[in-house]
Amino acid sequence: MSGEEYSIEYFRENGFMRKKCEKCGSHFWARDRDRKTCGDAPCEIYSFIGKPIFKERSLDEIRECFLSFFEHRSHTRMKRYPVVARWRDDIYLNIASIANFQPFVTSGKVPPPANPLAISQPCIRLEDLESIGKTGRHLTTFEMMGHHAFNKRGGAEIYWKNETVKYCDEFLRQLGVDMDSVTYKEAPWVGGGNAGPCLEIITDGLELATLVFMDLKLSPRGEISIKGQQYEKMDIYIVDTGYGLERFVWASKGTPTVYDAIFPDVIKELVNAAGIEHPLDTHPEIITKYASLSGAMRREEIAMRLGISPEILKDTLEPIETIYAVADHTKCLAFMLADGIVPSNAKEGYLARLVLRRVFRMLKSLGIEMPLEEIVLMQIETLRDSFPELENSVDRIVEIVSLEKGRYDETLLKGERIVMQDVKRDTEKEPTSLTIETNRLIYYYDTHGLSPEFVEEVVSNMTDLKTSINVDVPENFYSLVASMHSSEERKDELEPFVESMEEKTKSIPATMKLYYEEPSAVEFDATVLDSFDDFVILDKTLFFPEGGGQPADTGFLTPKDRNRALKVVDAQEVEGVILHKIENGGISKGAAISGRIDAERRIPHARHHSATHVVVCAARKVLGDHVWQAGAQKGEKRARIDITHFKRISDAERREIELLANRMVMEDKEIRASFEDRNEAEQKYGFGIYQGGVPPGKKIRIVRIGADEDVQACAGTHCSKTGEVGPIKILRTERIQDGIERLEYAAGEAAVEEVQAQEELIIKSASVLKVPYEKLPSTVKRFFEEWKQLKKENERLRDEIAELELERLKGQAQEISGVKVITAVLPDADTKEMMKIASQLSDDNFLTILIGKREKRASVVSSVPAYLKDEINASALVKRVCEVLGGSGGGKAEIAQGGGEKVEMVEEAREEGLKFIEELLKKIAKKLL
RNA sequence: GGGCUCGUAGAUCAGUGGAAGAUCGUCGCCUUUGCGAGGCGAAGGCCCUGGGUUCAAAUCCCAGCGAGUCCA
Repeated sequence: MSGEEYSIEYFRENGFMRKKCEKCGSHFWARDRDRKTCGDAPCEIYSFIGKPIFKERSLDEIRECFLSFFEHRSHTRMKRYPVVARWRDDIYLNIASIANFQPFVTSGKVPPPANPLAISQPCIRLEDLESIGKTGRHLTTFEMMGHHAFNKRGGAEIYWKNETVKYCDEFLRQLGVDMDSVTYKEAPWVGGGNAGPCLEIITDGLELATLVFMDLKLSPRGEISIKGQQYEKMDIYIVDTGYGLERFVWASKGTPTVYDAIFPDVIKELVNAAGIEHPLDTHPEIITKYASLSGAMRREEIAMRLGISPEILKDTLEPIETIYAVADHTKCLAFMLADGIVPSNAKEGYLARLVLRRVFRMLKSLGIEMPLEEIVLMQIETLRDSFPELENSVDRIVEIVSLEKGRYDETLLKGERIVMQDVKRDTEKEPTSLTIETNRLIYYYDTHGLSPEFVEEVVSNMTDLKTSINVDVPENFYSLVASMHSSEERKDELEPFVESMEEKTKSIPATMKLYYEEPSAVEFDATVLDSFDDFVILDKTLFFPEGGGQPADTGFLTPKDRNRALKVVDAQEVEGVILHKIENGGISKGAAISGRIDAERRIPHARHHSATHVVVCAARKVLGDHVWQAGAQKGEKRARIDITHFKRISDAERREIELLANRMVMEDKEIRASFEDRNEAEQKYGFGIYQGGVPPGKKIRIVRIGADEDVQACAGTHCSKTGEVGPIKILRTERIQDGIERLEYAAGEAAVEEVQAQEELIIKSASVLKVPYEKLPSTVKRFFEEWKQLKKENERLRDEIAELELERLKGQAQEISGVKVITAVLPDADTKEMMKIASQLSDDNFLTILIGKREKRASVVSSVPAYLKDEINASALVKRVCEVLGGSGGGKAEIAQGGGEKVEMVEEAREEGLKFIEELLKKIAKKLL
């Protein structure tokens, strides 16, 4: 990117000079002609610490300052968006104010809600989790104040670089910043497939804002090369600015860290709870100096500069750094949980759990007993003026946090047992010294969630061991884990169908969707616009294309000049054009056709689709506002939705949801669908409308039930009143992930069928047991208990039989070469029984072969008295006998078992066994002689 | 969305193809004035469910259900 991009009128007119940083070599613009460096860390130290850049202001004051500044310059003030990026499928968390307008506004598909606009957007970034608290400037949660202008090439320009820089300069001046200390550093920006020139606004070592001029997009044929990738100019060019609210507050207070500036009260509470003193009170000069240098050099270097040992510096800083991190993370949790994230082992829920567990660990290391939920509530308390909505969620937040604490404790307890057990077992093998290898640590972490530090702690607590144990923790442990995971990642799969169809549908006008205009129509006339492969495109259609979990309609198309109907087996929408997949034959272009959809399918689809909205609405009423649809599928016979919830849905809750849903049906509420302006709909109904995903387009179809009890963006076909849905029967709940529950239900006739099927099960079961159905539970229980009793009784009887058989068999013994041998066929004996008999006989020094003969299978057991087991192998005996029976066997030398299917051969098998014994004994006798 | 673990007695877990085990807890008896503790003994298992492989499956394979954990 050339320097030309930064040759901005405002700079030239106001005496700015373009200079090159002596230290890092980057270019920057400044008023100060003598300036040698770009002003950014690490080229410069934080010179504002202890010397604020302008008059002290709070978060609320700066935010208001910013928003009203831009309001006065004809920007529209916007409300904040949620921190969970529900409208995006590429990111979980809102990472920047511009993220609110991606992808549809930035790509030009949807006009911006206002233009230009200003917003202060709470953002969450977890990339630098490790740095939080340590660097003094990193935050997981921060507000990005941004003013944005969306310009279209060829149209009237809202504004571009010149005004953006001018506004920035004026804003800083208004705050009272010394304008000679400000530098505008050139820093080309790249991110998320876009790029553009960018200026970083720096003063006193601190970057306060970033002005991005986004006008490039990734393109293989592009002519502009940045960092090895090709870009081209976009039709849309966007002013994307980010002013760090917290940084401004920090700069206005000059505290050692940004944390001290933005949540002093929470820090004070935590310092007290930990029973320590803030090092700022005990060692003010060290802390202040450390803070001003910390952006520019490493900790060891600073320790040298300050003339103290790195260890002492570390010991002084560590507790307060942990407290800073707790303060930061609890604010993060307040936003995450209030905006509806449910902790989970997957997706955005995992991020919440990650943060939760970090804080639990930190609180433990600080020895703070205060429950985490109290600290989160403290944060909400301090945020209430600017974000009153957080307070609506306190009950749920308290419940979630304490539930998570329980789960975490459980994991650690289990982990401790696993590690101790492994160590104990291994020390038995290696009594002198033991090393817990890196592989094992990775296993503990990956599979059981145990950090290496935790493993070390557990091991060091095992004081009763004589073995010295070494835990081999590599420096780069976490990156090792990360690299292990990245290697197994799969590549993104394309959507080949859409890809290949896009070319063909490009020149065809969008299909008129008759199913919206006439929801209950079954037949229609239309003209064929195109036909290729198995696909037919019409000017208008009643066929609903697959989408939003609703399957496509099927039916027939009949050309007017022919009688033969063509079967439609599928319908898909590509960029507004609906493709009908035909099974038998084709139609020529321009033909007039009449179409007919399969109403037997469509009606239950509509019922189940409307039922889905009703059930989600009922679930939200019963479980809470955090309930969010995480997927859905509708069918003819049943439908399912996945919803976020932090614990299992109880039977009582399931019944309650079912009842409320059916009440909504009985109240016969109206279901209205209409196309509304996207931005208006978002403002009017909130982001809850995106339960089922985010549709593209300027206008979106909004489906509302009753007095807006449920409002969703939805493209599906619906009933016109809830009464048409018919009965709703919830069939089951299933936990598909931690934090995500699946509800399966049937609606309309399908619900009646389900109820009847369940009834049938009960009736059949009751008639088998010959009891009235209300006695089923107690009767089944009784039968099960009796069955267990009988099984035990059976076992006892077998013992007795074995005892009786013992004496009888002893009588049949024959002596071969001085060894007492018993070979016998026992009718109806099973292996278990014979094992008992055989083992007792061999205890009494009998050599045995027992063959149990049953209807379809003969089983064989052989036992050898202990004194003979080195000479004769029971396993070999069994094998020989079983061969005759057409099977095989094996076991131990003293006792073995086997079997075969040739039941008629039992006598031959016994004789073969006897012969084998005789041979063996003869050999042994010879050997002994 | 993907990876890795785990489901056995009331609890915690061994057993990884050849007869279902240990520890704690429970119950009974003995010891003790009583409690605590100890000694002896006993009860307690659809080895998560359903298929498959095998002469033989708690064990191996497949599917399902339930749980844990890491990553995007």
